[in-house]
Amino acid sequence: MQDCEFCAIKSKAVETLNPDELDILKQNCAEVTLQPGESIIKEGLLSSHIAYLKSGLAKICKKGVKGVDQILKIVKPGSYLGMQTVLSNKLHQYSSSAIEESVVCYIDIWSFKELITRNAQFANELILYLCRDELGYFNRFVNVHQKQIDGRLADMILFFSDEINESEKSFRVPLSRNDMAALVCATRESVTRAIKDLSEIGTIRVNGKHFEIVNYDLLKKISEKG
Amino acid sequence: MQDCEFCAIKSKAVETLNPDELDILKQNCAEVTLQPGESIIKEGLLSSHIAYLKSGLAKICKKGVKGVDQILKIVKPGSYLGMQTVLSNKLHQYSSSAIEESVVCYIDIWSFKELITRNAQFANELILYLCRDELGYFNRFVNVHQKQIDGRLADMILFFSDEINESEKSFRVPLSRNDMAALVCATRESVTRAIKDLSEIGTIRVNGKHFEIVNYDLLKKISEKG
DNA sequence: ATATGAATGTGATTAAAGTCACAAAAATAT
DNA sequence: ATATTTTTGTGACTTTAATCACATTCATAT
Repeated sequence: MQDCEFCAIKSKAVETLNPDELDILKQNCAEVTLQPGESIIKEGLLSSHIAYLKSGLAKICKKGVKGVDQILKIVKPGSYLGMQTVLSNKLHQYSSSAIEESVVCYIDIWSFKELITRNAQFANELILYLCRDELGYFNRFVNVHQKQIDGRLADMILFFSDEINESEKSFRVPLSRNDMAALVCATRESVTRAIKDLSEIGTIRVNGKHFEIVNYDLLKKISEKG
Repeated sequence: MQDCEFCAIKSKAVETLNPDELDILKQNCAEVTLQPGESIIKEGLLSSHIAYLKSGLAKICKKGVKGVDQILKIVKPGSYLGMQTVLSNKLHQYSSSAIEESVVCYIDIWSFKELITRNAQFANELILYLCRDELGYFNRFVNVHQKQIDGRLADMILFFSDEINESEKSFRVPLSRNDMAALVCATRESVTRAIKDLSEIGTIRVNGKHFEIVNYDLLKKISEKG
């Protein structure tokens, strides 16, 4: 059992809870530590819990018609996993798994629903969360379609630098080339070639999973013009 | 001023409102009739209202890097427009316009927020709405990337038949070829050719904007296998 | 250290869809 | 009814990225 009141990365929603409500959360919340590759939620299975990523990094995947998994998003601490599914659907509509050692809190779906109906501020924060999340997907949707591979890969690299590594210019991308491909909607081979492209024109330096941004402005330009 | 209490297509959220709350809604809600092509909300402008589509049909568009508009979704009556933006962002992140004569209710954003914080059931229904909406985009996201044009066009045709025209086999798609292209993420020319393909193998019969599904099963198969 | 299997890089080839240019048809205005 | 503009269809060609086949590197287990 967790002490959600003093959670290091309390969500805005949880901050609205009063002591009684916090108690409901505490009683129905289980913290788990996951290794890279371990599954958080599984597409197609009955959903019973919402997951909250406390630390680490995870991916959200969805099966496509060809059976190939597509990565919808890389999620960082402070994100809810399985919320959309649990609340409006019986079965998980996407999978999620850790891509780095992660700590996840599983919250019982009924307790979660209880908190929503009890506390309008809590609900309100979830609404804001969902809205922002959806707008993010809108952006991703148009970007992925209008940019070609180099631009999409530039996006990925900028994302890992700006969003995941506090704008560090040198960082590790904890994804295989296959996963990178699933993330930028391409094939493994195309990703390899795009990495080579970006390296050759001097925007990045790459060694395995280790990326270094050499020319940020150029990378940004490639990302923007597609 | 509208009588939202007796709205012909009251949303589930509005159904949770008590008389006082309904009154807030009534007082802050304006009904407008729009002609095809008329704008409902505009990307980049300050958002002050949420729109609720009471009748007709609208499209949701978003500008991409190439300046080309992409159609995120075709929305039918009972949908909220601009909700994600208004609640979490100052500026509209997407545009919406009528593609058929439509009736839209504009609800003042502050009244809307007031209802959310007053009535947890109202908030709860909005959460469910947002979740379903987002899951729809997840589907769209993977489909659009894994299917090729014929499959995506089949999807579009099935959508207009099943979702918009109560499974009628013969119907009008109120979109130009250009809009169809923006919807299925392709070019006008490719759409023309895909329509020709599907016609030649006998799945559909097309005359201008008028579509007829001749072989539903085959069309479904093309949609499924991509 | 060696063997095994997975992940990655690379070149050749193919396929899908975009681009361009123009003709035909349809819609709209005069 | 005619002119003008917009939309749509079509063929030739190009571009992008996928596919395939294989080599290489890397990680892990024995």
